[in-house]
Amino acid sequence: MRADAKKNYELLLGIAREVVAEHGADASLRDIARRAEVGLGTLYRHFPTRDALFEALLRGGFDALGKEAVALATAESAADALVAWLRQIVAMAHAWRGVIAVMVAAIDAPDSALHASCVAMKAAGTRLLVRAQAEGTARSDIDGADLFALVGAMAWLGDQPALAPRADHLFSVIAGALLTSTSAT
Amino acid sequence: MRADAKKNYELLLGIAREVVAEHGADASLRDIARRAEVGLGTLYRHFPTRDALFEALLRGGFDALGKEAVALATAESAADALVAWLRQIVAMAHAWRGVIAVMVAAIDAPDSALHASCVAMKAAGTRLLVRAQAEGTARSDIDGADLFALVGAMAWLGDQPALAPRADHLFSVIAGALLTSTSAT
DNA sequence: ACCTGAACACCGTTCAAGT
DNA sequence: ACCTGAACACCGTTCAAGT
Repeated sequence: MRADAKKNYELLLGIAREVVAEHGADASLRDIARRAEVGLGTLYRHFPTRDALFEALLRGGFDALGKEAVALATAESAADALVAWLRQIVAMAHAWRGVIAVMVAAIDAPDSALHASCVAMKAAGTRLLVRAQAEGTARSDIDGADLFALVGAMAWLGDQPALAPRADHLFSVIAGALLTSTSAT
Repeated sequence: MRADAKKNYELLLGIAREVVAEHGADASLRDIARRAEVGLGTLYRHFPTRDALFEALLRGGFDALGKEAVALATAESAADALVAWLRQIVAMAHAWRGVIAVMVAAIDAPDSALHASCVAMKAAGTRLLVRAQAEGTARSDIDGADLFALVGAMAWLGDQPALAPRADHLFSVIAGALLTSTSAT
C-alpha cells in the first residue's frame, strides 16, 4: 500500500471509530468521508462495503475474544468460563451499537467481510459450551447456534435505550438458564 | 372525516399492510403512497409519523392481546397463562418484522402514537407475571420491565433470518427461565 | 495507484398551490 | 377539508476524470 493510501486508511478508520461511536452501526458513510476530509470514493476504495469497514474496526476485538476463548478453555470451571466469555462478547457488541445485527446477518452471508470473524466467534463459543456440557454444568439441549443467537439477543437488549438498564440483570437470567441448576451463578 | 378522506385512509392502510409485510418496519413511506396512487402529503396527513401508521396497523392486534390477557388472568395455571400470552405477543411482533424495535423505542417516548399501546402491553404482561409470582410459579427477581425487554429480545430473534430457526426453541429456554423449576414447561 | 466529486437513484419531511 | 407534488436536505453507490 502506498504511503498516502495507508495514511488515508488509518485516518478513515479513526474517524469511523468516532462516528460509529456517536451514531451506531448505521452511521452515514458520507459523513465519515466528510469528517475525514477525504473523497467519498476513497472511503469506498478502502472499504468497499459497510461490513468491510466494521471488520476493520472490530478486528482487534475479535482477536482478543478469540485468544480469551483459548485461555478460558482450560479454566477450572467450564461453566464460569463460558459465562465470562459470553459477558465479554456481549460487552464488545454493546460497545458498537447496532453492530450485532450486522454480525448476525453476516453469519449467513459467506461473502461478507465479517463472515469469517463471526463464524470464528460462534465456533469459540461452541467450544466453551461443549466443554461445559461435558462437565455437566451446561444444559444439553442447546448448541452453538442457539448460543450465538442468545448473544445476539442479549447484545440487542443493551442497544435499546429503553431496555439497556435491564440488560445486565437479564444477562444473568439468560446465562443462568444455560447452566444446569447444580451450578447456577 | 370526509368520504374521500376516509377512502384514502383505508386504502393507505391496506397498501401499508402489504408493503410492511414485504419490507418490514422500515418500508419506504414514499413507496406506500406511490402504490396507493396517492400524493405523499396525503399519507402524511393521515399518518403524521411512522409510529402513527404502525399504531393503526397494529391496533387490532393490541386489542386482541389485551382481551386475551384479561381472559388468561383467570386461567387455572398462572404460569401457563403467562407463557401462552408471551407466545402470542412474540408472534404478533414477528408478524410485523422490525416493529419490535419501534415498540421498544415508543415505551420511552410519551409522544409516540404507539406509546399508550406499548404501555398497555407491558402492563398486561406485568399482571400475568405478578399473578404467577403470587402463585409461586414464576421467579420473583423479575418485573414487568424485564418481561417486556425479554419479549423484545425474543421477537428480535425471530426477525433475524439467520436466527429465526432457533427462535421457537429459545422461546422455551427463556420462558422456562422465568418459571420456577417446580413448574418447568 | 490512488484520489476526487459529480451523477444517479433513492429516502423522509414540509408546504405552497390547487380543488 | 382535503389532496398534490415540487422542494429541500439528506442517503448509498458508481465511475469518469484527474494526479
